[in-house]
Amino acid sequence: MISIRKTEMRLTPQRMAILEYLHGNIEHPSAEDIYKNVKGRYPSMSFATVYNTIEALKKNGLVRELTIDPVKRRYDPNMELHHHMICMDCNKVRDVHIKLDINVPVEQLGGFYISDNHVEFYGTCSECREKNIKKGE
Amino acid sequence: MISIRKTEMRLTPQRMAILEYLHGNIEHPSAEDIYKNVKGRYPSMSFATVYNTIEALKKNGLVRELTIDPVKRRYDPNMELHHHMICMDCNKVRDVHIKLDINVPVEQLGGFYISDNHVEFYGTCSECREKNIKKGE
DNA sequence: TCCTTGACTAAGAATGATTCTTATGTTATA
DNA sequence: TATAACATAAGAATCATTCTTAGTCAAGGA
Repeated sequence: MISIRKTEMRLTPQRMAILEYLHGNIEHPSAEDIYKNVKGRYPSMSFATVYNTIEALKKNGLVRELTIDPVKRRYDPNMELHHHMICMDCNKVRDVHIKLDINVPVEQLGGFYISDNHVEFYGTCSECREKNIKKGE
Repeated sequence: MISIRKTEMRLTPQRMAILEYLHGNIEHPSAEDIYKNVKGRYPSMSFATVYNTIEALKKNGLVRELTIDPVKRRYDPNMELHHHMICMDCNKVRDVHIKLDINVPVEQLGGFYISDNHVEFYGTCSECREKNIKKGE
């Protein structure tokens, strides 16, 4: 079982700025997104600090690393169990807040113990569907 | 399974070697894995050709690109709808061959049209579970 | 207070996967 | 045969991420 460890982070201005940007953010920002945004308020901010901070946040269970994008990592401050709908036209990622109890037959498990699941739904978002209809596609 | 027949791809020796390596491969190899293996038989093989070939295979629906690994892309010749169990201890990825009809409530969809899904199950594989028991964890 | 320790920041170098460029070769077909 | 379209391959370029190193800062003990 997961036990939360008492690794108290120091709350530096840089970290606060990053946390503030991430808080409630549903855009699944990349390291670059974070950097660019926080750089505005903290011109001395460097990529190294972004990565260091993310690493610290991950360790403390405050941020989830997503592997949706093959090009760059994306981060999600929403630690609640949730899933993603990915539009195959515009690549936008949207959260799906439902708890899914997915049953896997024992013969498929082969002794594997499942503790968590994450579903990627692929398809087309409403905006792209409208666009496609207009284009007569 | 991989059948190149109906595609309009040119079947060069290099491509055949890559296809042969991928055929039935359940290891989810990376570009480097492919390169290293095929290099043995085709010393002139280059990374560029590996990537070009993968790109062509993807376009023709013969290979699926996986985003499981944040460090490098992995490829899967199995195009049947399937899912993955990822061991959080040893990072091994195992296929789960079941069709899952996952129902998403309309209010969560927001007009999104779902055509496909892919589930990542996280947990511990049987080997790692045994190891952990021995370590008294 | 001063010193020590350890955590944090930041700049730039290093790494490494992927893509691009360019030159050359090969196949298909008009 | 000529030409266009497609393939290969070497190395350069790109770009996200990690590493290195040096400097800063805070807390605690003597």
